[in-house]
Amino acid sequence: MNQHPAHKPDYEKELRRAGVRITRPRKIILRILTETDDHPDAMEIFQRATIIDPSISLSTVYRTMKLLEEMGAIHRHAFEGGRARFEQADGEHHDHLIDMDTGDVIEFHSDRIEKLQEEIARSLGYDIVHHRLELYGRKRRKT
Amino acid sequence: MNQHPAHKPDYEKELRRAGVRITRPRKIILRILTETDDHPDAMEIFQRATIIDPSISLSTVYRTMKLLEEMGAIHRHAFEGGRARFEQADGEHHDHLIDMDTGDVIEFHSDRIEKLQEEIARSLGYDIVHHRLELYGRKRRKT
DNA sequence: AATGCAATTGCAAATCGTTTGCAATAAAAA
DNA sequence: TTTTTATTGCAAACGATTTGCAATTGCATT
Ligand SMILES: [Mn+2]
Ligand SMILES: [Mn+2]
Ligand SMILES: [Zn+2]
Ligand SMILES: [Zn+2]
Repeated sequence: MNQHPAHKPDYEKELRRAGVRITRPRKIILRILTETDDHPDAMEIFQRATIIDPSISLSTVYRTMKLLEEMGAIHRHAFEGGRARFEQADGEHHDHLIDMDTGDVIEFHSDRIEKLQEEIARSLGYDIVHHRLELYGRKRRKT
Repeated sequence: MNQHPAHKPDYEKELRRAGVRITRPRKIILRILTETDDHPDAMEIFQRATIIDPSISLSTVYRTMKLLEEMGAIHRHAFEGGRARFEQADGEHHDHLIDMDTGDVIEFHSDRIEKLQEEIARSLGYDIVHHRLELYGRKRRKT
């Protein structure tokens, strides 16, 4: 379903290597994360997981997200409104355009913007560790 | 202390015009907002207000911030970590560089980035309503 | 396969920032 | 001044996330 032939990260291997146990909940959550193309929040992940195994708890979802984030396997986004949303950290860096009507998240990338950010930070005497660029908009009205 | 000779907005007048009562707490909060140059959070505003009038409550600070935000008098920022931070909405649009070590917020503006954002949104079929660009970085180590 | 034990879990309770219901208070209209 | 009504302070509620803890489970060991 995904056109990118890219890296299919083997998280279970990574986890093992980090000395972390491969448990049933973790397996399920990882599968959900690798199979989705969107940016689900913890509750969404929890609900999808519940379908597979109704005994999973929301706490475990949160704990697993934190674990994966610390391992660098996922990114956490704090878009406007409520909950944090997550996505796999494989693939290229990109920023997000959020459709204010539907909540859809569209990914984009601009080398020129990235460059300009670097220049600005440098001119202010800083090194960028990370950044956040979010565009909030609506579908153009066809007049 | 501020080099900008710019607009000194008369919020009390604006509030009156909007049919809102000029109360003691509101006066104090407005004064704090116009006198500061940084991006304080509600608790910070509350503490500064408490010095002037110890009877002010945190709820009132929150309520006033919401009111001012809805009037377009202030901007609310959700930088990383904890609380929302606020600033007057007068002055030109700008984005922020956050010093990860000190928490300092440095303002900057790039016409070129703003333009590029527009182009990107347009090419995706969207109109931007607003956006958020935050750089998180550290002071460059002088090697 | 059975054992032992530390890592992980589910649950409930706690936490944090923010919001809200309500009775008391204070703007501003009369 | 009196009346009207918005605003306040307080405590309790809120939603997202985290945590303590006893029970369970992965998995290294026999
Ligand atoms: Mn993304
Ligand atoms: Mn600012
Ligand atoms: Zn970027
Ligand atoms: Zn901008």
